[in-house]
Amino acid sequence: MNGNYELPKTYRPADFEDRIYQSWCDKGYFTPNPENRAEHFSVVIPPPNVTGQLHMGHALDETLQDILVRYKRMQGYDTLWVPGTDHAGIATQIKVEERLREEEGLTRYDLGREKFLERVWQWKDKYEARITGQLKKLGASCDWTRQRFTFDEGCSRAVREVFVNLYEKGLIYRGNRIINWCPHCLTALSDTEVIYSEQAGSFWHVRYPIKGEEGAYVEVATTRPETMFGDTAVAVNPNDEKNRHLIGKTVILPIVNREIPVIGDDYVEIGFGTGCVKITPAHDPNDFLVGQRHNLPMIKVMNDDATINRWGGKYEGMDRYAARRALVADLEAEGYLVSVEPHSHNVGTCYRCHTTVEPLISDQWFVRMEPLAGPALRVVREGKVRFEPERFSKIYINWLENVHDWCISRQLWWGHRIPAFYCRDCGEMTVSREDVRVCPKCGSSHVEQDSDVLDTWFSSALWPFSTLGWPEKTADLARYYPTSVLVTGYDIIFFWVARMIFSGLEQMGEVPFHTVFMHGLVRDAQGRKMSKSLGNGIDPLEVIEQYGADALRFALSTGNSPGNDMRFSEEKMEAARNFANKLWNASRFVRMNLTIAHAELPESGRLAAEDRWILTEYNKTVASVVSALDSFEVGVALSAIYDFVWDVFCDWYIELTKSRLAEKGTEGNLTAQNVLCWVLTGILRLLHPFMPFITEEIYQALPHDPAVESIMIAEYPKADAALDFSEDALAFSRVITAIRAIRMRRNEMNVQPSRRAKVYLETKYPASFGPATHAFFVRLASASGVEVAERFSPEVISADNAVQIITDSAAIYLPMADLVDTEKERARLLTEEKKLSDEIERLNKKLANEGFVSKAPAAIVEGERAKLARYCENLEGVRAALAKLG
RNA sequence: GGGAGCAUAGCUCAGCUGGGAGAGCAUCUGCCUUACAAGCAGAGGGUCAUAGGUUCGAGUCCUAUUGUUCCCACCA
Repeated sequence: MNGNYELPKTYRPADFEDRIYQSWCDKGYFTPNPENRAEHFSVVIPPPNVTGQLHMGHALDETLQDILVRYKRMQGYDTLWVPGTDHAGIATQIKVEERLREEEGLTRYDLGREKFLERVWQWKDKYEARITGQLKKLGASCDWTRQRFTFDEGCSRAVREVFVNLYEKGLIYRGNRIINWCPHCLTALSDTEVIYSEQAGSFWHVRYPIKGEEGAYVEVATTRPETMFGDTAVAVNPNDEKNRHLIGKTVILPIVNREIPVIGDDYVEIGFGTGCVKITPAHDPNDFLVGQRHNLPMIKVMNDDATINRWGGKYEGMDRYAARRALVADLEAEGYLVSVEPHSHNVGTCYRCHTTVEPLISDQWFVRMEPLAGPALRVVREGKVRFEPERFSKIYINWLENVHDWCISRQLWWGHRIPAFYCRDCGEMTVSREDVRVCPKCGSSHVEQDSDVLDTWFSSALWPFSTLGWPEKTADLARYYPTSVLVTGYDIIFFWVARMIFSGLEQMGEVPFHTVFMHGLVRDAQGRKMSKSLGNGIDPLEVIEQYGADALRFALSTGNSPGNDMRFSEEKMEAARNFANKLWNASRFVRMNLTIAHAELPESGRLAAEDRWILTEYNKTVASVVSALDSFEVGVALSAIYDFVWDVFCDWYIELTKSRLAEKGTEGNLTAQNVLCWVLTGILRLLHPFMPFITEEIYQALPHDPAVESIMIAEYPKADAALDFSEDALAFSRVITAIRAIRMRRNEMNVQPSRRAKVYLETKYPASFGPATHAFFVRLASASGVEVAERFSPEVISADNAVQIITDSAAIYLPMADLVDTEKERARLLTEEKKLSDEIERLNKKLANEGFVSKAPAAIVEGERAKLARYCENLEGVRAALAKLG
């Protein structure tokens, strides 16, 4: 099928999108050709979580990637886009547990680790397939032969290798530290996994009696009274005049009646509150540090589910909040409570279940960040990794400069098991690339693997090289690493981008990508974040069904600039679909007028003025699209194409070709066919990365080189000096201007299109208005005929030809005296005169300004001079017209 | 407490390295002109948040202010 079929009358994307995607797959276009020796362009997909299906944010992310990938592929780069999904440890486990509870009333413990994991794998298979299907619907040109999963065998090997590497270098350690504990998910969380939200709370002021001093006490304040059970000191600043006498004394914890010392530590801010701070080393990161400095006991007062343990005495077994209420009531009853102030403060919550996290001391695995952060900062500062837009590098730098060690162990089942093995007999711990069955120290076979798994982001951090086969030295790795661009949302700079950068540097010795192209969030029409709880999420699949994947891609990539959030609305979809429809119909028109078997650009001597004009405009568009895409200005590139297609090609050029197309069998007809088809094919190539389906479908219906059987493998247009006929284009633009001016005047005067009128065109550029252009006035400006002269005699421009139009290059007269309202006309001309003389005055002043003439670039000054000359001529014309009115 | 973004036509937003403001939608007028009414031809509408500054020239660069959104942060 080489351009042999007519396009259906209506644009129905559902009729061809799936078929086209399948044909691309069948041809293997997504898999790079091993023979390609060109420079590589590689991208790894930010792997969607297998927790569910794709949302609009994914659709945006993948659309942007596909645009870049298709663009580079068409430019001949050795292009690879690696697809895959993320096992999303905690998120997926929660989903499966919920499902288990709802459908079978079971918990994961009922099933046991092994059986439970089987269920999760089933879930993963199902959702991975669903996500893959969605990516295909969207048109994503991923190489499916290289599809990966963060928990597949290869990625797991990479994870293990990295863990052991880091451990051996001392960059991973195990320790008792304050971590964020989610009492619902029953696991530790990293700092990035805690979301802080402003919540109304209270500030409780409590008296701790001083031992041996009847009636004396210190007053402390807290937002979490129940942590009092774990207080092991009260601290004051040793430089605090008011309080330092307390240091060394002993106070008694009310209710629990435990004695604790008053210590001096400059962590306490002088003048804030009472200057006395209760220290709970096991439940607060700051207190933990104070505790370490002073060797205080660390008393953990809660169980994993946030109920109070035996340290809470009579409150043991109560939930943390119940215990809080009970304790406060008791403190009040016994006179220890001084006051309660309302206090709004930031409360950390679990990013998956939104339960308030509890900072507490726990035995966990950590990555030592300081040695890793240095190089990761350097590559960004030195521009080896560039953020687009640049401002995100500041956010990145700021985070890495203040980063804490990364807690990587999770008390979950779904994830990579930590490769540490413990001997039950001698207690030896072995961290190993291979499973350990026998204790290397004592030879015992009573060896158990650490039951924890790794933070899911530990494996995503390795994605750019684990997907290419690392730790094996694969050909892909040599060919495609470092990758070219990472496309992702600004919301995962810390979670993911930063961790990929330091991991890539540490393991590969090279950055994982050169550019990070950031986009914003997709919001709903009111600007709210799309979310399940609000129910305002829009399913990309539904949108595709209704409007087509091309329209969705268009809506997501137009009018949106890098790094900025965007709103998604029905109106945008309609506008996008309308554009696709426009292109469809224009193509249909071109197609039905073609008799030629293949389109070739005629030699320039055969081209008509309007052909030279459209080629010049096309060439300008190509240049700006390419330059915009090269700087990641996807929206700018697309709007340049949009304008060219709709305003220039459809509204003008197609209309201009109609007279030649009507003259079958003439040379002009053939030229018009060739130029139309050639430019349209150029448009399709330009547009293909953005709207792959419709461009392919139309391409197939048009004559094309059989060797280039798909537009996917066509060459992306390049700006070409041979297409630049600027002089001719300028000349032709005078015709357009004249037609526009006539239409405007006729519209203003409410003249029916059916009333035709002769056009008298007085111009300094008669060559621009040659006989070939007269048909355009007839067809597009309701002219009955055209006469052109440098100067008409007063008889011609008599009272009959009373309607006057002044343009930059011509004075136009229309014989419609009966329609002229002299008073209105005079008013109009006077307004025009005023406008022009104001403009002229402005320009005169500007050009008289020595500073401007000497300092502004010559081209600008020249432009202003030309403008002035034009305005002066126009003013003359307007005055002449006024004079004629009498 | 630090940091960043945004503030341009009624609405949603473009406007890259400074040379006198654009689009889509909406509104108004006239058109079924044989590709497209998901369309065609026109029109109206903006002291580009405010105040200074740099410059021959400022939505565009600098400073401050106001409003707004977001990110980070251990003030009990």
